[in-house]
Formats: sequence, C-alpha cells, structure tokens
Amino acid sequence: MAQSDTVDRILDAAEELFAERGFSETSLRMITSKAKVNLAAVNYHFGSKNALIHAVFARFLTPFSATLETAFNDLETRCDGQPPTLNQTLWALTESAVRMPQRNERGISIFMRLLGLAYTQSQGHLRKFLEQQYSQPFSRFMRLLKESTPQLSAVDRYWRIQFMLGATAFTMSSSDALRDILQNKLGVETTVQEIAARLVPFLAAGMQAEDPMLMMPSTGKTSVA
Amino acid sequence: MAQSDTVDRILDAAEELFAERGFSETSLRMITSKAKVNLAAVNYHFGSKNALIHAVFARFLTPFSATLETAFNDLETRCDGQPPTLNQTLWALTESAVRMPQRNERGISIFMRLLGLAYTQSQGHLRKFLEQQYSQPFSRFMRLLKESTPQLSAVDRYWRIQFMLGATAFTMSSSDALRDILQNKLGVETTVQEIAARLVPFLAAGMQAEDPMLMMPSTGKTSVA
DNA sequence: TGCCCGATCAAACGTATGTTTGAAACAGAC
DNA sequence: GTCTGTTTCAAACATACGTTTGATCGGGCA
Repeated sequence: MAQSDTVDRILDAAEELFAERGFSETSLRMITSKAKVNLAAVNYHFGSKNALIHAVFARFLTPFSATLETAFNDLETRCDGQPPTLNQTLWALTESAVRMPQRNERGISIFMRLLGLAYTQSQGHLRKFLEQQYSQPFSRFMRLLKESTPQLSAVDRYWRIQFMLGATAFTMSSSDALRDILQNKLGVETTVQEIAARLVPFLAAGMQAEDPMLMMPSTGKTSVA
Repeated sequence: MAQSDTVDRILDAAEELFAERGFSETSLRMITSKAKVNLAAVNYHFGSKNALIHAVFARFLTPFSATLETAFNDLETRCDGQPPTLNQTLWALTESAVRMPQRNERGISIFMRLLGLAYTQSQGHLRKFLEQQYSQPFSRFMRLLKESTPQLSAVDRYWRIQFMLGATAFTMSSSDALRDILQNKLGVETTVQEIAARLVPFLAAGMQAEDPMLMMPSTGKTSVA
C-alpha cells in the first residue's frame, strides 16, 4: 500500500467533511475514521490539522490556477488588445472551474463550498496561505474584471465583486441540497453547468446595474430601467 | 445587581464574539470573561451554549419580525391590490433591518453577520430553531417576491432567489472584514446603509436579467432545455 | 537471510471544552 | 434579625480535541 493511497484517502475524506461541516467542526478523528486510516496518519503525513487544510486547498487550487491562466491567456489573445466584455471574463472563469479534469460534478460543488468557507470562517492561517500562494491568478482576474467594467467606480466595483463572490460561493456550495429541493418541488433536474448558465447572466446584470445611489427608497425611487 | 444585568451582559458579549469568530470557535469562557460574569452563569440563565445562541438570535429576530410584518402590511396597503415592484419588496426588507430600534450601526452589522453565519455554519440546531420560530415572515417575503417577479418562471425565480440570498448572506457575514479592507485600500468609510444601498440595486438588476439561456458563451451551445 | 527505513498502529499525553456541583452571597418579606 | 428563594462563585467533572510516542509491520536491497 503506497503512501499516496493513504494521503489521498485522507484528502478525500477531509475535503468532504470540511465542506459538510466546516473546519473547526470537523475533527481529525472523523476524518481518519471516514478515510479508514489511523488517527496518527494525518500528523505523520501532513504535520498538523492546519497543514491538512492547506493541502486540501492546494490539491484543487494549484491545477485550477494553471487552467485559469491559459483560459485568461486565450481570452486576451482573442480580444487582441481590446478589453474583454464582462460576459467573456465571467465565462472564462466559469468554464475553467467546470472543466477541471479529475473533478466530477460533485467534486466541483464541494470545492465551491470550501472556497466559500475559506472566506467566511475566521481561519486566519487559511486566508494567509491562500493569499500568499494564489494571489497572482486572483489579481489577474480582478484586473480583467476592472477592464470589463470601466464604467464602475472603484468602490462600486469592489462591493459588486463581493456580491458576485457571495452569490457564487453560496449557490455552488449548497447546490446539491438546492438541486434536491428543486427536483422535489418542481421535478426539474439541474447540473452544475446549468446553474452556472443561470448564474452568469444574473451576475453580469447585477454588475452592470444603474448607479446605486439613484435608487434609494421612497424618496425618489426610480424603478429599474 | 438584577438578573437582567448579567443576562444582558452575557448576550452582548456572546453576540459580539459569535459575530467575530463564529459559534464553535467561541468558548463560554471567552464569553463570560468578556462579560465579566462567572462561567456558570451561562448554564444557569440559559441552560446550555446552544440555548444561548438561540437567545442571541431571538433578542434581535423577534422585534425584527414584528417590524417586518408592519412594513409588509404598509407595502400591501400602499399597493392596494396591485403586486409590489421588486424594488419596493427589497426595500421593505432592507429598511426594516436598518431601522431596527435599540440597535446602533454597529449592532446592525453584527447581526447581519450573525444571520450570514446562521446560513453558512452548519449548526443544525440553529437552522431548526430559526425555521420553526420565524417561518411566517420568511414565507411572506417569498410570496411578495413571487408577486414582484411575475415574468420569471418558477425555476428561474427559484435559482435567482438563491443567488440573492447568497450575495446578501455572504456580504453581510464578512462585512466588517470587507469594510476594513476597503478602508485600508481606498480610504473609504462605509455604513451598513450604504452597503444595503449598493446591494439592493445589484440584486434587483440580477433578478430582472434577460433570459439566462440566451447568454451562453461564445460557442453558442444551448444544451439547456 | 538479515537489515533498514518509511508507513502504520494502539495508546497515551496535555489541554480546552461544556456542564455540574455545593457552598457562599445576596435581596426582599415578615 | 431571621428566614427564603434566587443569584453568584470557585472548583471539579467528564469528554473531546490535536498531537506525540514507541512498538510493530512490511517491502526493497545487499
């Protein structure tokens, strides 16, 4: 039994449990018993629980950021100097995520949820790790977003990006549950691709909404154009 | 020293710490030492840590759902049988939250973050508590949303509501951190009201976006039914 | 075969958690 | 002042956690 077997089984179990229950709420004993390995294996192979969390993220993020880079390269050569449209930028990201090799449908939604948790749960070490490890593709995406929305002020763009992140992470993270509800209530099947196909236009429309300050409540409410 | 003093001091400290660090990451010892009360006081007055969490939510949610009900009543009488516009529905919710009495700016953002955490952290008992305690105002809001977007199919509306929920919960759950970042990077102060004023138009525009299926990526593949 | 070294294992370690206990302090009524 | 019921307190409880230890296993190589 090669090391890789144990290591991968731990990573698989950890990934799933972290996504289901969060980091603090998942104990090493849950992970090792789900992975059917000895408790000490985590500390032996990874060093600590925090390092395991980092490894779970690295296993997905490292190939993903490579995929993302080529997608961005393609986009920029296609645009040939022109700034890309917002739809193009969002689709470059979306398709890179959906088409990740070695990741099935379920694996993608698991990882979306993990990304959301990384933002939400106050795990200082994780945020630090992600920032210093994957800042480059992140800031490249931000730059593309900026070029795609030249009409927005920096502050408006900042907040709307947060809104996009939230809608994406939240939806993708619970998409399994949501999909079940949808199927029971309306009898409709839905794939991650289809959710993305609904999400991207929603995000694009939100990003390109009219100036927020014109739409305050009862005072001078100008209903949406 | 009346009981209410201890109880309120515990609630105040718990609310703040939960919002900062999450539920599992906040111990009773942190809470009681911040509140300057004895450790046993929590179990004496509330019974358990979970019951304390419920009490923190109930202290805000009970008056809030009352405020919300009158806001919805007002909205429906103003509309006089007509379905309200989407902006009206969203603003009724937002203004009710922002204008909560007994809550300063800081208190509101704290509670927004708690609501986000309630959705995000997998605290089964909390979700159950909130569902069976506050399901009525929630479904009323859903009904108004449905009337506000008659042009959407049930499936489209379902997903877009999830997107809205995600953007809101996510943003609110990390709004303190986000505001700090914003202030450091751009030197801008931001209030909860201003965030809401930016969020609502974003959501409204997303909800009213064009038919999603018309906007697939460049390939033009319309694989969705 | 005999050795070796990485991988596994059961067991224990120290610490932190939520909760309980029983005594002390306190306030109000008589 | 004394009694009564409630609130506070220091201390202990049992449990769960992340981590460490030292023995044992098992395949590759001389």
